[in-house]
Amino acid sequence: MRIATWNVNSVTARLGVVEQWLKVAAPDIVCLQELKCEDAKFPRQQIEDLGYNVQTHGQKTYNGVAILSKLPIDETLRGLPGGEGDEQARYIECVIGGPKPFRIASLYLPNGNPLGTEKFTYKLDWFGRLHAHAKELLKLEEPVILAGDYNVIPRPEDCQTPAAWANDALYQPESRAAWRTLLNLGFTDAYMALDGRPHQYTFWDYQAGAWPKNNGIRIDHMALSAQAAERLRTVAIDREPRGWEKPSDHTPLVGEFDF
DNA sequence: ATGTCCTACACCGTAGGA
Repeated sequence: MRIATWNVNSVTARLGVVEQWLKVAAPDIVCLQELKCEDAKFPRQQIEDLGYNVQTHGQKTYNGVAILSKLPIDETLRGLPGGEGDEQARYIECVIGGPKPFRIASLYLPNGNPLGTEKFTYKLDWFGRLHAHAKELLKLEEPVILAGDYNVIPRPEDCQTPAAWANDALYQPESRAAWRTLLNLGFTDAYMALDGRPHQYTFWDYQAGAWPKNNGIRIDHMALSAQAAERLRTVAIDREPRGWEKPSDHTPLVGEFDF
């Protein structure tokens, strides 16, 4: 089973690119982030026509996450628990049915810039809520995949020029520690488990020729419970759609699982 | 670290987020 995560930077602006990629890459499950549209405006019919069940958690203009699945979706949770009054649509979790059921979340962690503002504390608070929820999920002793745009550069070698990121929320010690805390709870970084090479990126800024210069960062991740990690067979960053016309600034991360 | 892109709202430009 091929499982992908992809921040599409507006699903309506990106529809053609998304449809094309679904056709050529043929993933079974896709976690999308940054839909930038309300649920009623999600291009549901077009995605269903490609053979996917669709669950969305959207909002106008900002954020928005979805899970597409060729297998039946048995349960859906919208919103990360513990955020009373938090209106930002950044988390959706589904139980995927079939002979070997598993649980998967599509998450869009806050960017956190600029430093020294409530945006950065919101990022760390959101991470704290994710830790608490992830702990609960581990108690189920199920295969769990937490996939998405974490907005964290884990290592210096996950970017081209660490010094350029020194004052960025994506590379702060607190952000990187929060990512490690998630892993230390008992999750495996899928990319690090099977690859781990330096300078393999999932995001390149639209500006300043970042893509042609390969000035990217690795910020899209899959965190796997032990029961999911033991079924992971391959992991790959698919750079292809980043080079297409009107691309997202992110490219998909794809894991092959024995589900 | 800025050679951009996307959305909304309102008026065919600008602000705000990334």
